[in-house]
Amino acid sequence: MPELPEVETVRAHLGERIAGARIEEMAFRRDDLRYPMPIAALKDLRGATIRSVARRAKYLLLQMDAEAGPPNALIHLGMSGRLFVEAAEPQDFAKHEHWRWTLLRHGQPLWLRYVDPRRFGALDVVPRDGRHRLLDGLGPEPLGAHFTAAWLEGQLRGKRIAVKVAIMDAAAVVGVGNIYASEACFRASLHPLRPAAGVTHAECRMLVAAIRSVLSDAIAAGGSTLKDFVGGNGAPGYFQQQLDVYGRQGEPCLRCQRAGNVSAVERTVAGQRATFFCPACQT
DNA sequence: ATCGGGACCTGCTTGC
DNA sequence: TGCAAGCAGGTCCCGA
Repeated sequence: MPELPEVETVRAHLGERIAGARIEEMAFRRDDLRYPMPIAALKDLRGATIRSVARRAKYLLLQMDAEAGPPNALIHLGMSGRLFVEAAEPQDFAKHEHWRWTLLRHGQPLWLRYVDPRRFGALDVVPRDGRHRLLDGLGPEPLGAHFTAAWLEGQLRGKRIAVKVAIMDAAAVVGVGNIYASEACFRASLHPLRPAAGVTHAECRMLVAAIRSVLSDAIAAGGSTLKDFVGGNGAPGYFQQQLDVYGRQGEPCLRCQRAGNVSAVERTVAGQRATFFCPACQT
């Protein structure tokens, strides 16, 4: 479900709703998601105040504010995770609701609920120094200043894998998921199956610009909907109708159409993932 | 070092 | 209508 624009949308909504809230209580329905959850360490966060909600790659970081310097909390939504903030006390646990926190903000109680059918998500604590095995080794943020054509070129060098697979490697750049990898290749007019090492510097410039634009457009639109995605405030996103190639196999290529040509989007597989492209204008 | 594949898990859609 | 197969937005880990 969530690609980086969705996670960023959740981060923003979550920040508005829970920044400044104190963690009062935590309830867990199980002790693991993708990884074991450190229940005792998490429960030690009770009494801490959530200063802000940050994001690194697709990890949400709940940054705590307390004199004792408690660890921060790390949340990953995996493929199907959703967070809900509610001002009315929820009753029964929903299906696949794995944990629930009770917060207190401005004297008002709030409930933060995590629902994740596939349980590919995560909840963990991160020490104050920020060191965490899931965060170490991550490449630059796609919208940050360190993600440049020169950097990307260095990352692609010597690699025989498809360029679309290469830009999904978090060591090269974080946050480019399966949907936006296809979309970025389309915007850069780059065939997704091109060997990474053969991508020129000029093409790297195009690709960096394409990754930045496709992600920032999606964030501006509030994140893709794709079936059941719901942002942190419960409002659906609506970027899905802006996808140029993802899920559009057999349909006209919009760029070729604008140029007065006729070509249909094709579907293939790269790195075991569905991949969409126009065979006419992506080379 | 790089790679391809398998793994984790449930739900929905598709096809027989 | 029922059932099995196939597919899904992520990412870690293994063996070659």
